[in-house]
Amino acid sequence: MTQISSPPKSLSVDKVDTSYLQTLIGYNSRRAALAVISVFMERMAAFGLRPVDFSVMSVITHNPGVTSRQLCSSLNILPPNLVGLIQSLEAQGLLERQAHPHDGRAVGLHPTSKGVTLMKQAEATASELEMEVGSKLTPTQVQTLVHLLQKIYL
Amino acid sequence: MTQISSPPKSLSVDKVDTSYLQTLIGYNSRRAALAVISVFMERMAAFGLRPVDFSVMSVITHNPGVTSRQLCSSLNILPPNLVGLIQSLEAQGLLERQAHPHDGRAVGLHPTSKGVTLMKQAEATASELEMEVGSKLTPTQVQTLVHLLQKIYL
DNA sequence: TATTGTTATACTCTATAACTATA
DNA sequence: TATAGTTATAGAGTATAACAATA
Repeated sequence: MTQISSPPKSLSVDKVDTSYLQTLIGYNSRRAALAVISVFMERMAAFGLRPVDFSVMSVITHNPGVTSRQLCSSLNILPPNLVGLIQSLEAQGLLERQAHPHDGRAVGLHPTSKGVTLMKQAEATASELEMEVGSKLTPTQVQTLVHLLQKIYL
Repeated sequence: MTQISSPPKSLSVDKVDTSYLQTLIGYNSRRAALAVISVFMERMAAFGLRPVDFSVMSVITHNPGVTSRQLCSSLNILPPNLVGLIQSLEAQGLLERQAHPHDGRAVGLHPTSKGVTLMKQAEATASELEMEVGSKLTPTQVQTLVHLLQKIYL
């Protein structure tokens, strides 16, 4: 370990100033995402779902027959990282893989009735959390926030 | 591998609908953060800084004498994960560790002149990027977005 | 030749337990 | 007893290269 120089040539910091970082959209959106998602994780643990599991199952439920490649594109997941995830959800009986109607390479992903039931509850829970988070804001502000965020990444 | 059932009982999906996920603040803020930060990473690579290095050096530069513990609290980093980071920045000659004026356990972190110079350029680059990202929004919208995000996580 | 799904693997990030030196 | 800094390590997340089957 490097030796600490001495004597001290400055005073201590009482309150840390992060005002510069707080001007950055990337910093603020990351901090907000982490704050919301940490609570989201706690709630979804009751369903055995991580955030990425929730996203994948949500897209499959709303888009029966969607392919792995389409999931990767829409959720920004790399194909190799989706494989184990799909296998796990299939093993849990939440989705089924079916032959794609007109592409022998692809596989259509379909929610099972168990998956549909679970996601109905999970999405209801997510929407509840959304209202809690949104309670820090007015309904209009929530709408504005979502709209502005989408202008950034879409 | 599980056998794929047949025959297919559904059509293929042409356009993936992610409208439900897009109602969630957590989902949108995460996607926005990833989009902005990926560009941020490219720009900061020129300075040899990852996002977390930038954040740490920025706080140290604006708060000379700040302790590791204070850094951890303000940036939501776990102490064990900060150790190697600080050592690396010190090895690069960007910061110095000095005895804390009135706490023998703590160490004050100070930017070197090299660190100050680097951060001046890095923050200028970050602010340039901020304007580019912000060009998708009006200046008022950027201000609104930042304000709303802070209401979520602060 | 290009694309889908897959395997193997490496790398980074994040988290937990436990230790020391000092308050 | 509590806190700052540290060590070791485990786990999760993310990334690239390469392959077989199909378009």
